Amino acid sequence: MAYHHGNLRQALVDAAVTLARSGGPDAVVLRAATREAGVTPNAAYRHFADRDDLLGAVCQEAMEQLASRMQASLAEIDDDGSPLAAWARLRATGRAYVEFALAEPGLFRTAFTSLAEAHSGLPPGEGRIRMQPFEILAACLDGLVASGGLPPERRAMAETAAWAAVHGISELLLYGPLRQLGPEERERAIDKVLDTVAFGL
Amino acid sequence: MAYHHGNLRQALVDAAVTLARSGGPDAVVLRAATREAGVTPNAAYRHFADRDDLLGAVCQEAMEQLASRMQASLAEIDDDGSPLAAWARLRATGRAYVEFALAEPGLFRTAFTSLAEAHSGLPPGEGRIRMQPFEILAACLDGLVASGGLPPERRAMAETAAWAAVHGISELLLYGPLRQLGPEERERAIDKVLDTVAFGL
DNA sequence: AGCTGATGTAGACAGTGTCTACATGACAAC
DNA sequence: GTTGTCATGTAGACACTGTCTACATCAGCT
Repeated sequence: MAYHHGNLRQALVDAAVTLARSGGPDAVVLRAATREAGVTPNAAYRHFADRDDLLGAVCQEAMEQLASRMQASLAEIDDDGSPLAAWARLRATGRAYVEFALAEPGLFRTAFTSLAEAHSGLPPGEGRIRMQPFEILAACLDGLVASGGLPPERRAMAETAAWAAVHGISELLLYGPLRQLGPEERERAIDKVLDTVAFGL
Repeated sequence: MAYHHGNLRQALVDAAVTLARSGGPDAVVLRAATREAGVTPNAAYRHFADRDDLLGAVCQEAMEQLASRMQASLAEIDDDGSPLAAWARLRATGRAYVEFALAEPGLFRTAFTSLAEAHSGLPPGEGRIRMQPFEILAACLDGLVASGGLPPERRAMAETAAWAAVHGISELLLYGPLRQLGPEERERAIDKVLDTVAFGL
């Protein structure tokens, strides 16, 4: 257990996630991760093709954490099949999305850093990072239609519009002109976005 | 004119913008810019505090290009003061925003890379990059209210919701799950977002 | 007991941002 | 017109990064 780490890959991912949490994608530097794991820089190359590959693993992890938050917030709302509950569920996922972005800006940014596929050679769609948040959202919208809360003819592309709104407000609050809003204004901004989506869908 | 470049600062910004166009913020490397300008790396430090400062200039430039596209698209619609015209104007700015993002992904990403202020020491709001797109959008919404197309009580935070939507769809199309959409589906996605905003505001 | 393959190490290289010290030259003052 | 001053650019160095090639170590099968 001296020479062989035992579970280096996971240790590296953990270290890289910590780096990403407090500094975004640019902060995930390969050598720092290996240092944290108490190992030589090159050891990382036994588990990752290159730094982008490591970053991809962090990206994956970040996406999963986001999905997990969304699902947790969903679990707090009992689904009685009514349209109101369905709307509440949709709204809850949206809120959870934005709140994750605000609570973990570094991970959030890292989750959407997937430039590393243009030259991955894979058939596009395979081996790729799963967008679980997207699937959760789609399920909510399906539930909304099933509950009668949304006419089926409005279902098409609804996840696109909904996700665009929550993703956009997250980004704007983090890096855009809404950066310096106070907590209460921030809250109103989020509500306005969620209202607009609910009203506009 | 041999030793003194004459207009090095602008030359560096131009080179940096070119780098950002084809590679995003990470591609704007100080030494590459000075190489392009035919000058020593350290010469850059006579005009910029550090690399982040140079990146800030690129960011500014990108934001201005975006604003200019929005305004150009606005100029194509004659404003007769009617609600319809006002809605068309709002929609045009939104389209222009997304189209700029798709046409210039590197610059678009760079425009929203403003981490360099947490420790700038300036009074927050001063010396900062102007968010002209935000102002253009706000003006459109004011025009919408003035034309009677939007009840004044819905005006509050409207630019937040509208911008969040267009920003979000841009980002999703570039880096999110909508990355591999074909041109026609992409078009429908954009329309859906714009419809949702128009309907939801 | 020994081979083999997975895992980690050693050392090197090019490239980066940035520091300190020095060179150059445009321009104003005498 | 000489001279001094200051903005501008250069020279060289340093620490740090990602990544390459070659070598060391160990686990487990034969």
